[in-house]
Amino acid sequence: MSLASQPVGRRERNKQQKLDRIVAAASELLAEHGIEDVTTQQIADKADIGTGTLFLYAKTKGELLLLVQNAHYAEALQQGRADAATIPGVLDAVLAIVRPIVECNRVQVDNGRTYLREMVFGDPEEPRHSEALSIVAQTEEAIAAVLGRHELAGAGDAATTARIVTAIMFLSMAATVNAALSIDEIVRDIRTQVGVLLSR
Amino acid sequence: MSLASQPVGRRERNKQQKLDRIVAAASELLAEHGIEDVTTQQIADKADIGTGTLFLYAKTKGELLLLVQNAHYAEALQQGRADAATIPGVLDAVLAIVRPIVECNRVQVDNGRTYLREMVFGDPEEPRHSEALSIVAQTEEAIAAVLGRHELAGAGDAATTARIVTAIMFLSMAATVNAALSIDEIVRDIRTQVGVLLSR
DNA sequence: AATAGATTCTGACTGCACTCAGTTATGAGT
DNA sequence: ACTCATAACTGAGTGCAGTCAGAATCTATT
Repeated sequence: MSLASQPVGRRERNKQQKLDRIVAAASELLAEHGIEDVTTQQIADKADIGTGTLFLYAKTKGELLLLVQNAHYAEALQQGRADAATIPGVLDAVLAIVRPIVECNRVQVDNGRTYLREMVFGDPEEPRHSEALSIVAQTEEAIAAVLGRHELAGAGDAATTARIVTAIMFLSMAATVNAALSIDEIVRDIRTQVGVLLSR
Repeated sequence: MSLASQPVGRRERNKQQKLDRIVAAASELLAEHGIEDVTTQQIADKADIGTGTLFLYAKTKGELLLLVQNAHYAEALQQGRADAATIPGVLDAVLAIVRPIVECNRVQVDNGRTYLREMVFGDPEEPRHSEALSIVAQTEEAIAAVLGRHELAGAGDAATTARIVTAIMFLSMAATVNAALSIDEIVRDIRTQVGVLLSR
């Protein structure tokens, strides 16, 4: 039952512990105050590490947000995939994938929007970032799968259509103009657009 | 021939002159070095005004970029509208509008991407910002007009379709992943997506 | 158990966007 | 001409993300 290699030295364990403390501290503070109102200093203090150390684990403040949110996003995708499977209509099925993501994104509006910003404009070389992009890719695959299931007659590439859906979703969630909208309003906004996209 | 009101006091003139100097200084420095490598201090110095004064004319560094780029963007739209009028195919006509915008946006990649970022995530209350959003709205109208001209049989809302086109355009230009792509590659990427969107 | 080499940690420091209390210019009223 | 109120300007100051030279800690080797 034991894993292949026990030789996990003190070094590795310390590193893991620190990372855990950072995630815990960041999670708590970000949820409580929102990214705008939390300083990296506060997070470092709460995680009980030096200022500089924090930046060994997350290259920028934005990466810190990815570190915390990626898991939630992945979970939302999981949920949506399951929901979509039980729904007959294409549009409704696609929106079943969309909704949990919007909900997840809107738990704290500032954090959600900043997360999206980081995704598009951040450095894809950073591991947390590429992880985020991979979840987007999975989202597109899930949507493409739903589209494929419904066999849109000679529809263009399902993958491309899925990509367009994520683009729509992205901008609806990210735009400052939509910052004050409720989850339902955002979903409705997305629905209108995806409805047109899929109408044929 | 004279305008209605001459009473343009020294105050107004001074203000206008300063704004002009700011635009000139910012234009030059941003074009030369890119927004990442220019400090607001440099711009203030070059415009020969105090540090604080700069922020009376542009609330943030990002606003400064909008201030400079909006005119170029508007010009690109103008160009595209003209081009589109002479083109028969829908897809090609829409892309005729897209191309000059992409070209304009890519004169300096960093500046272009930051401009887009500012548009989506900036404060829409600021005048330069709402001006930018208005140009986007005009872009969507132009695209909708092209779509209308071609009478897509029972196509969903032309305005909504236009909005989707701008979303596609936006993300293709903004994504860090696409930062290294050439203008032609970006346009091709957009074409693929818009092609699927309009296929029916 | 001693030494050396590598890795990880740290907080004082830097650079920069943005602020604000104090100053100066403008114009209206007398 | 001389107030006075208001608008516009200014640069020293503030806060914060991110850096880096040196300290501390770990592991391998003998």
